[in-house]
Amino acid sequence: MSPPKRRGRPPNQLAQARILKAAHDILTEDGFGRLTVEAVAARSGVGKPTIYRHWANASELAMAALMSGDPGIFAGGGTSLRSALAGQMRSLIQAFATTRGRQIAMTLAAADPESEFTKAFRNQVILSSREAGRALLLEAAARGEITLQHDLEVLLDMIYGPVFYRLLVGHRSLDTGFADGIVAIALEAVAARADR
Amino acid sequence: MSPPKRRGRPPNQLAQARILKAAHDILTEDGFGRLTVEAVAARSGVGKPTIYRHWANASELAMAALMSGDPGIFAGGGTSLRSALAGQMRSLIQAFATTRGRQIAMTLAAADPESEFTKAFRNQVILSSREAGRALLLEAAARGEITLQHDLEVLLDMIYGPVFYRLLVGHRSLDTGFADGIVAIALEAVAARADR
Amino acid sequence: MSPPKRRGRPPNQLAQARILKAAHDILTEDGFGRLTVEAVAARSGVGKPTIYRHWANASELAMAALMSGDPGIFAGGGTSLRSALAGQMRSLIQAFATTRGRQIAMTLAAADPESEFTKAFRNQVILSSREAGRALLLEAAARGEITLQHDLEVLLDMIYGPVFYRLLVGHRSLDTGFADGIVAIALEAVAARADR
Amino acid sequence: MSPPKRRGRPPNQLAQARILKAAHDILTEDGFGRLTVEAVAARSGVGKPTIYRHWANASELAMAALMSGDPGIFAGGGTSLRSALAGQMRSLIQAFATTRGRQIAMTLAAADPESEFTKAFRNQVILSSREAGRALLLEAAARGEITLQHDLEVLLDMIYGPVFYRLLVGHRSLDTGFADGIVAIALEAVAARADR
DNA sequence: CACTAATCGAGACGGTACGTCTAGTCTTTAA
DNA sequence: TTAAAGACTAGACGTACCGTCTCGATTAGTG
Repeated sequence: MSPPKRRGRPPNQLAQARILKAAHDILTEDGFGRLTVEAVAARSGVGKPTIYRHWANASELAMAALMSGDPGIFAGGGTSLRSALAGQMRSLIQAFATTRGRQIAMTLAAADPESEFTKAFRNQVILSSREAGRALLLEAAARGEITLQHDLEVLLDMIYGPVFYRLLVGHRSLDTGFADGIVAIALEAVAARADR
Repeated sequence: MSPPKRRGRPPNQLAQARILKAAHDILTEDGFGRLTVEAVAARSGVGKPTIYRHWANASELAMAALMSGDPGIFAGGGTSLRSALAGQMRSLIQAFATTRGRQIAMTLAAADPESEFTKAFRNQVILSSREAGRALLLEAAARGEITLQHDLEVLLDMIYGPVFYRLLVGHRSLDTGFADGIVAIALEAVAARADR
Repeated sequence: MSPPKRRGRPPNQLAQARILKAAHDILTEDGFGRLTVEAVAARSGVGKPTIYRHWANASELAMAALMSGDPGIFAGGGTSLRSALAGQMRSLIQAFATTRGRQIAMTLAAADPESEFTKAFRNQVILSSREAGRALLLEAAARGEITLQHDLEVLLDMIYGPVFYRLLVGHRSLDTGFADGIVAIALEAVAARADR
Repeated sequence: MSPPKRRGRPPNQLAQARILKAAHDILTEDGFGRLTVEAVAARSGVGKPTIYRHWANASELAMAALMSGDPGIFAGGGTSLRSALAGQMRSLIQAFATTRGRQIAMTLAAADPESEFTKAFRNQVILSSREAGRALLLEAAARGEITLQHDLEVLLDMIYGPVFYRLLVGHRSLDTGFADGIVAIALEAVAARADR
């Protein structure tokens, strides 16, 4: 395909990078509440309309900033389902047991749940781990290691939901023992007899 | 002890009721984003300082409004653990599968997590169901119906966390089947052989 | 006990004295702009309704405070009209060439010009010197020292008006030379030949 | 001179005009006490920050409104000093013997006396007449009509001070006779023998 | 090479809401 | 009985951002 070759001055890629950098810095230094379009414009040296040309509001900008430095799906390397799942859960919890974890929750709560941008954010930041877990379970079932006798969607929510529950509610800490505890209970539900 | 008998004019209980009423109405009609102190003052016919005398900001006011009409702990009537827990989960999900549920999640995410007010809100609105579930499980264990072989805190988070997970992330709906699915999987973890 | 702790109904005078003391202190320490009923109530330990029972607003309170510590009419001792008038003008200017002078001007400008309280304030604080000057001039005319060939009211305004003019406008300073200059010019208008 | 050519969106001249118009209308209709930034914003259809971008507070806004419709210096046409000065004084008194006169006094009293804005207001609204009078006197002295034997600054204050004195204190009315009386007495001080 | 279209920075605009302060009124309790 | 303490309705204060809009400057293509 031929590039469209638009007439005017092309968008400045550097400007977007500076915007995301500034947004990210503000998030880590001052928190979600200080992430205003005004502050990002001032810090990045970019005009406000330039920001609004790419993101509709501060929430989308926050999501973009949180996505920009995101390693993505956490692959849990391991031979058995237990070790793979436990590895993934530990990575996940380690990644979220920081200020960034709570910022993600706040951003998600503040965002318009119907927006396309929000959906992309959910899929990449929140649900990617859940999808990776689904893959692990399906592979284990395929090689006969487990039997999926219950609703898989519910099971996935019971594995990954508690992480965000503790993040949002804050009644108990996110730590390695929590990761292992979830895996242990979850495996009960897939009749992983051989693993007991 | 004699009542404290404070010196000046006592707080007007009616004013507080009107404030909470107005806040509740705005929440249900316009949503969390429209719940501003200004709007509540205008709607309730109360001065802004009167609101600030009782609540530090709009978040606390939202929490107070959400708590004010709250039925509290959801008792799950039933003879067996399964029926009791399933009853409670159905009630819980029914109560949260509305606009109010998402508002609770948004409010919690926006609130200062260290504030005393936030902690009270968490205990009354979020964790009361979890505590009720803990009671159900401990009673069932006491009468020998189940064996608590795993970490009870983790198990409770796996039962109640998924509700808020779906509420916050919105990837799947909150319905009766979800309630039953959670109970079914949770009971696997307490070795409820007799119930199978 | 050093503070005389009265039993029963406290004396009315004490409360008023405390109010005026507090108002005066606020005027000298923080200026006219900070003299609010709220601040006086807080500082004097008196309830706001008690203040409103005696003064209609902060302006009246300011006037009362400014009158309370007022030495009143400035008598200009001296044998001749020139020396008597010059003595009075020097005293007047010395009394007003302070922060208090400007506060009096501000208070007068802010007050309701029709109020009875304002009229009393004008008579006691502003016009008393003018009346003293009138007496000096009439006495000098009676003993043949001068001839009042022009409108006495206008002449009096030309003697005392400039003081408040400089006070309000602030374009030049209030000093001894100013007092003497006014007297010198004023005496031209009364044909004080013998004094030239 | 090259115009500076500033970068951003230029200030909306129309908005400033509307602000001053609204401020002026409020001053004449409701008085100085009702001239709040809030009311001006509501009446002019302009945002509050736009007002604060140009004026620091309601006092400055009042001064700007009073200056905006100001005819400026009152030239007293006439062949002799007496007729010229009497003409100017009559114009001056006519201009100030209205509600606007008292508003000017109140505004000046309420304003920060050190502010640059206040100084400009004083020079344009209060002292311009005094400067015009100084010019008249110096011209008359130059053509030998009078002899300036006393301090000119004091004399000017004795001519223009009484106007503001009566305005502020309100003990007597501002009228034509007052203007003439001031001129008559003032001319005594400049040895205007030929004019007697 | 001039023209032209698009984007950039800057920043003022009309607004909304903030949280604070003060006004003046009203209601209890204490002296 | 009166004054204190203090909560009330009311509303202006000055600030922070919002999201929109107009500018002049900059930067490519296109003609």
